[in-house]
Amino acid sequence: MKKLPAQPVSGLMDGLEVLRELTISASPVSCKHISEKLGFELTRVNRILKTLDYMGLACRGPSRRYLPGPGIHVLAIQSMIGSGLLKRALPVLEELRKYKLTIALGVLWRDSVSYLYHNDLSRFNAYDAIGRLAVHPAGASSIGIALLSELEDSEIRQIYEGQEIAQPIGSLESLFKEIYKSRENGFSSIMNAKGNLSLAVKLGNPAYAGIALSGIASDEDITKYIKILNESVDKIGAVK
Amino acid sequence: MKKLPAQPVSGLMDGLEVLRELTISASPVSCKHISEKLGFELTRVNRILKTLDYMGLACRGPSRRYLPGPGIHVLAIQSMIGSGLLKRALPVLEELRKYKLTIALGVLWRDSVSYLYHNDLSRFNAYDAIGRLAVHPAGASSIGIALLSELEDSEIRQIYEGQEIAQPIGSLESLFKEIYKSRENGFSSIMNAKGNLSLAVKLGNPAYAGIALSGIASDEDITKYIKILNESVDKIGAVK
DNA sequence: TCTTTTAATTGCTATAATAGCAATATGAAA
DNA sequence: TTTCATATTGCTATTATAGCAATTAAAAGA
Repeated sequence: MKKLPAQPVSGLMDGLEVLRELTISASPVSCKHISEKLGFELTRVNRILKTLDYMGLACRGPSRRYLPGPGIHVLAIQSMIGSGLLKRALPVLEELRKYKLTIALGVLWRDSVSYLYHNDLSRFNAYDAIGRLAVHPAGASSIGIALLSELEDSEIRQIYEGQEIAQPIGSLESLFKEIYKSRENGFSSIMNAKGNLSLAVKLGNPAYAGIALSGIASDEDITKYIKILNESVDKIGAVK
Repeated sequence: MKKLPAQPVSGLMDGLEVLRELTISASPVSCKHISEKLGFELTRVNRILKTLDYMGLACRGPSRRYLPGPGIHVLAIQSMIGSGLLKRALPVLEELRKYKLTIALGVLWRDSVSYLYHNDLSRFNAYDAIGRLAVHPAGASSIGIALLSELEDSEIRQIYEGQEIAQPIGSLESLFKEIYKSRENGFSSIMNAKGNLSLAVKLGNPAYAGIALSGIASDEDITKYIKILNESVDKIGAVK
C-alpha cells in the first residue's frame, strides 16, 4: 500500500468512499447506513452527502435517503475515458465467447464486486454484456476472491468487521480459506450450486480488476482455462 | 444552481475537479497546468494529486506529470453502475442507426465534451461506438453548445477565462452567438467544414447529457431530426 | 389525526487541518 | 555540468473541521 502523503486531503478520501457506496447501492441509502457501513461519524457523512448533492453527484430522495444524482453520468463518462479499460478489454473478452462459457470482468471495492462486463454463457453481444452492470458480494464471486487475496489479512478483517458474509461462503473463516487457496494457486476457483466452476485471475499489478470464466464442468481440466485467462490478461495489458 | 451547504467539504469539491481534469487529458499533466486551468493554488493542486496518488486514482508519470492510476478503473465501473445511463441509452441510440447519420451521446464539463457513444455514420456496432470514448472542445460540438446554453453567462465567462476557444467558433463572442441561438431554438445546430449539420438536444432537466445527429445535408428539413432526437430523449428518460 | 420514535440536520466551539508563501529539491533542458 | 523550470515540503496564522448535543423533520405506530 502506498504511503500516506504528509498533508492528505481527508475530505477527498472520505467523500469518494461515500460516493462509491452510493453508486453500488441498489436503492437509496440513509446517512445512518453509510455511517455504519464505512465507520464514519454520522455528521460527517451528512456533510459529505450535502456536498455531493450540491455538486450534483447525489440527490436526496424520498425518506431522506440519498442516491446518485445526474452529475454521476458526467463523472462516469469521464472516468471511463480516463480508464480506457473498456476499449482495451472488449475485443479480448468478445474473443472468449467461442468457449461458450460465462465471461466476466469486474473490480473490487470493500466487500463488493462490480461487473463492467458479464456475458452469461456468451449468449449476448457486447452491449448487452456491458449493460449488465451489477454489484455482487465479493465472497460469492471468483473475481472477488481473487482480488481479496491481494489484500492484507488485517485489511480484509477490517472490511468485514460487523458485516454479514454472503452465501455460499457464510463465515469469515471459510472466506479466508478460499482466499488462502487463491493466493497459493495464483487464481481463484469457486463452485456454484449446480456444481459448475468459476475461475478467475487478476488483471494488473497490483491488481485493479479480475476476469473470469464460469460454467465449467467440475470434471474438466481447468489448467486449459487458466491458461486462456492468463493469455487474455496479457492481451488486455498489452493493448494501448 | 444548488445552494452551497453550510459546511461544504472543500477538499472533495476541489479534489474531484482535479481528478476530472486528469481523466479527460490526452496525456499526463503537470501540477502547473492544472493550477492554471482550474485556477487553484499550486501547492493545493500538488497536495490533491498526492492524495489521489495515494488512493490509486492518480499516479506520477515521467517528467513528474500525473495521469489516472489503476484505481480509476474501479471508480469508472462503480460510476457507470450508479449512473445506469449506458443501459438505458444504448438500445435507443442503436435504434437511430437506421437514419445512417452520425449518432453521439456526450456530457459537458467546463470547456470539454466527453462522449460515451459516438457512431460515425452509424457504421459501427455498439461496442465500437462505446469504445470511441473521447473528449472534444465544447465549442466545437453541437452537444457542447446545447449544454453550455443551460449555464449562466457569468459561469460561461468564468470557464473560458484565460482559455483559448477552439475553431470553428474562434472567439467568445461567436461562442455566445451560438449559445443564444441554442437557447432560442431549444436545440443547437452546428455546421462542419463539409457543410453538413450537427443537431443536438439536451437530456435531463436540468440537463446532464446531450444527444446529437450529424452529417445532415444542410438543405434538409431539420424539424424531422429534432423530432427524432426529442423522441429519443423521451425514451431514454422513460426507461427504468 | 395525534403521538412517539427515529434519524437527518444544524448550532456551536475546541481542535486540528489547511492554505499558501517561500525555501528547497528534483528533473528537464541547454 | 550548469541553468532553468517546476514539483515538493517546511512552516505557521488562519480557517475549516469534527463531533457532541440540541433541534428539526419525517416515518411509524396507535
